[in-house]
Amino acid sequence: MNISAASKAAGLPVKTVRYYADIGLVQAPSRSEAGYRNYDDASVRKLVFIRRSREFGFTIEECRELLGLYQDQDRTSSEVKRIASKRLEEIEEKQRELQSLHDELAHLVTSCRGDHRPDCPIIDYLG
Amino acid sequence: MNISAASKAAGLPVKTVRYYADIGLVQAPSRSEAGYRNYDDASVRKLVFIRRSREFGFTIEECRELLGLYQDQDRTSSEVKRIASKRLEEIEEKQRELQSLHDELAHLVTSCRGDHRPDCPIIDYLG
DNA sequence: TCTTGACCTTCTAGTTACTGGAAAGATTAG
DNA sequence: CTAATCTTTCCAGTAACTAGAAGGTCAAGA
Repeated sequence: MNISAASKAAGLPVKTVRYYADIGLVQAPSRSEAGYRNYDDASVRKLVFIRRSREFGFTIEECRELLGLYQDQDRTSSEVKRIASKRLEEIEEKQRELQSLHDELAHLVTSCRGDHRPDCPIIDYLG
Repeated sequence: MNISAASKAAGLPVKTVRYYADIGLVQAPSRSEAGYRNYDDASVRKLVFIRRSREFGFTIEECRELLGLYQDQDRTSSEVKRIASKRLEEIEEKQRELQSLHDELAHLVTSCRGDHRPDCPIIDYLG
């Protein structure tokens, strides 16, 4: 499988697939005589794992940990749960943040006439 | 007012205050004989305006626009409202995203025992 | 007067996770 | 045979700062 086939199978851009090997997140693939990268199904599975982890917002370093656990027969689910719980808390923190931003901004936007005149509660609030 | 006084008054780190002048977001301040930056109240007010705008998540470029409108007697509130509404929609989009991430991840975390055994629905889901 | 500590300056480089583009070689379809 | 579509490497850019180094300045206390 060359890199574009692997990229399609994994659902990641070619550049990203290369990048993940560059930073050692996945093992560097073998090469053809001409230097083309050869990917196999196992590598693609790891790339998919990383893509899904990234979609949850795990950092690259967390993906590295998770991938390690994925491949570790002796892992404990508590290690996985710890990482996932941490991410969940971050998400909840971000949600609270966004909620208060939303409420404030929505209020300002609603109270702004949005006409040709300069008076504006949004500007008043910021200034 | 030297930079640290301005920084305190504006609620921004010294480095950030310098940075905002470097990128031309605010006018470069005048200098003392020794080359120290001198800030006045008007500059501090602009820095506060930028800090508040940034806290709402407006990009630097949007802050530049908003600051322009702030200082423009001939602005129309519709211009301000357009920028703010755009940001509000982004926030709402992000909220929807986070909500679905949250629900999925919370479900997985709940269903993971978190014990010494390797079985883990989180890993199963990602792999 | 000297020194010490807290300022200030500029400059470079690092952060996160890619992404774009250039230059050049390989492969494939027609 | 050629044109299009791969592939490679390498360099640079993104956003918005932030860290740190090397060195100049200033005010207060001994």
